[in-house]
Parts: sequence; structure tokens; C-alpha cells
Amino acid sequence: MIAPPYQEDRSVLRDALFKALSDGTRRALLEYLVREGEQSVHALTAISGVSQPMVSRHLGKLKQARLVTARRAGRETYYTARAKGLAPVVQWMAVYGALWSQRFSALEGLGDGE
Amino acid sequence: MIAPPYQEDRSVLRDALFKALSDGTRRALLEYLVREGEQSVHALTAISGVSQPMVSRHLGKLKQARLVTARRAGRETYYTARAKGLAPVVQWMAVYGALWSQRFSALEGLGDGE
DNA sequence: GTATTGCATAATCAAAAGGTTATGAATAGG
DNA sequence: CCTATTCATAACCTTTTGATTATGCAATAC
Repeated sequence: MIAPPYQEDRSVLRDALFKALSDGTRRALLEYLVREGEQSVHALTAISGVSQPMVSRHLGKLKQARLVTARRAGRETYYTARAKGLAPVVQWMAVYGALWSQRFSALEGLGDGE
Repeated sequence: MIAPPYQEDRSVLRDALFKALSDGTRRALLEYLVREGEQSVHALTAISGVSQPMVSRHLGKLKQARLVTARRAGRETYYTARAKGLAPVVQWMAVYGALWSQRFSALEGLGDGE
């Protein structure tokens, strides 16, 4: 049986996402990909300040969190920032950030299953 | 000389914020504070699944990230979710989430699916 | 007064995470 | 074919981090 998007899968992804974003080097890599578009590991290593294996590992975590995608071309691998990757975080923020300031009014109408 | 809000201070706070949010137990504590409002350490310990010292330490990190405030009342300490605490993360997302969506929106659209 | 409750901190530990160098597998180029 | 490039993985080390129990200090209760 093929798995539908279980609640648990969602929370696992969300956790991987928050963890992926918690490291400054990873955020820098992601920011660079956003600004400059698709980049090879070689190019990312040049601007990262850490070793190439470390860049590969960081990219692996970003990929696992679905924040980037990888494209193999010959001996090079090109990574691209993934447009919708931050959506789960945005969703979380919508509930625990934005609604938060207007807690009393907003929660009444939502019935978020306390 | 009193320090104005230096760039470095900003990035330090932002880093503390992302790190604070990277742990599931801390997020659960924060979520509970958002939903239920001000709570004592005792009450938070009861729902957290970890020991009281651990709750205190998690709350300390949330406080350092400016996501909660503490109010001492007698021998109890009441913690409250801080409304504007997530602002730096929202700002970051505005740049590296929205900008990024814009770059690719023509190709991918904005839905939350695959 | 003494006992108890609520919280923070210290001491300690195991596991996770970030870093490195070394290695190996493909691909490209001479 | 031989060499160089690109990348991922392995082995290893150090620091950080999440967790525990033990302790100490205030404030409340008796």
C-alpha cells in the first residue's frame, strides 16, 4: 500500500526543515542559490568557506528538507533552490506567528482541534 | 558608547531564533504558550514529556531568542509567548522565500503540492 | 520555627552535528 | 590509455546539544 501524506510525514518534513535552516552555512548556501540560481558543488564550495565534502553534506540535508533539488550533468551536480520548499514553515508561522498576535479573535474562528 | 542595533547583533539574534526553533520540544512549548497563554514552568513541565530542568533550559533558549518573556511571581515563573519574536524569521522568509517564489513563479505556481 | 513546593543551576553523559582529510567512482580531456 | 576534475562517501575528531539526576535557594504552607 502506497502511503498518503500522513500527519507524521508532515511533522518529519517540518522538523527536517527547521533543522536544515538552523545552520548558518546551510542558510548561506541556500541564500546564494536563491540569488544566483542553479550552481555546481564546485562553485558552491568556492564561496562557502568550508571543504567540498562538507558542502556536499549540507546540500544533502537541504535536499532532504526539500529546499533544493539536484541535477546531475556529466561529472557535475547542479543544485537549485526549490520554490515551494519553505511552504511548511510559512504554514507554521501563519499559525504560531501571525495568528499569535491576534490570538483571542483568530483562534475562535479556526477550531484547530485543540 | 551605547550600541545601536548593529548588523552583527541582528544576525546573532536571527541565528539564535532559527536554532531555538530547530528543536521539536521547544516548538511544542512555544505552541502551547501560544494556544493557552501564560504558563508556569510547573504547568509546562506537566505537558512537555521531559524533566523540569530541561524545560527551564528550553525556556531559557526561547527567551534568549526573544520568543518568550518571563515573569516572576512568588516562587513561580510565568512564561509568555512574545508576539513579535518571529519577525526576523518572517523578514528572512520574505527575502529568501518570496523573492525566490517570484523567480520561479512563472514555472511552478504557488500551490503547496509537489 | 520546619517542611514543602517551584524553579534554576551544576555535574554528568550519550548522541548528534559540524568540521577535517582520505578515498573511490565517474566523467572529461590529453 | 593515462591523467585530471568533480563529486559523494568513509573514517575520524571535536564541539554542541538534549537529556538525566542532584543540589541549592526562595517563597509558601503548616
